[in-house]
Amino acid sequence: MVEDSEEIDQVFHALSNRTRRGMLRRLSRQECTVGELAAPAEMSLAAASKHVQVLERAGLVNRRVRGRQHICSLSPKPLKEASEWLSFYEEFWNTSLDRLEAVLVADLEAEKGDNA
Amino acid sequence: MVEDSEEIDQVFHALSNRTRRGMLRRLSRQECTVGELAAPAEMSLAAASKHVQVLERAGLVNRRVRGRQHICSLSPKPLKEASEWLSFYEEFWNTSLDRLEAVLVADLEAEKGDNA
DNA sequence: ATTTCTCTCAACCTTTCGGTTGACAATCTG
DNA sequence: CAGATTGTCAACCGAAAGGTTGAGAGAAAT
Repeated sequence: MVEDSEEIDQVFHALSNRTRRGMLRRLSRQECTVGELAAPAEMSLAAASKHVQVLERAGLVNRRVRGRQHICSLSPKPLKEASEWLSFYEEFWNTSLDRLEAVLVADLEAEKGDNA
Repeated sequence: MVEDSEEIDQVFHALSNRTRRGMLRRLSRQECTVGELAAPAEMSLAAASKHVQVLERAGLVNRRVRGRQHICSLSPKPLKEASEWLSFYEEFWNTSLDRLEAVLVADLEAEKGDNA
């Protein structure tokens, strides 16, 4: 099973922000400098820099410094781990969805019965 | 593609906390009351109740009230959506991992060259 | 050498998070 | 009925998130 610890906390937290998800999407196409990642986001460079740091701490981004620019690249391994964590629940959204929905429908029916 | 909006913000945010992930795991085995979900977590009932609310707002948990107890059940659909969001990056952790590692190794080699 | 460009850092601010306590509503139990 | 159980809500607290600005380090361009 996937380890359920602080590491995955940071990954899910990093993914819980739209700006950061956008950065990852961008990095999936090509390596980018911090400035390039900041451009589409309507915020200061300093704010974008912080977002990059969050991604970096979560292990989702590597950085290498070339001259004055910091070049970021996608580091997808933690995404794989997050995906593996989620895969535990695959059986539930595949099979139990029907069962759960059946329960909910039954409840609604029961309520209707109560009201009548 | 999976919609990249506030909805998924809430799902990833809900998943970014260990206590809440534990609750989901528990709910994957059986339905639980709020009190049952609170028991293993070392915190007040009120705190656990808040966690359940976060899970509920993210669409991960349904609740039905029976008498004084609130019975929670897993609602796995948002997990499926999160998984689908992640699956976009599958190609990167499958194939590009090698390429990215090659780049990093090349960088390290270059640094060694600089130092010598 | 000076200026410009890229980026980080520190300080600060406001909002949210995660927890507590106390009060209360509602429900079972005796 | 009185009393215990189950859970929420509101108020509060400290810490963390997410943003700003201003200063400055470091590399590049002129």
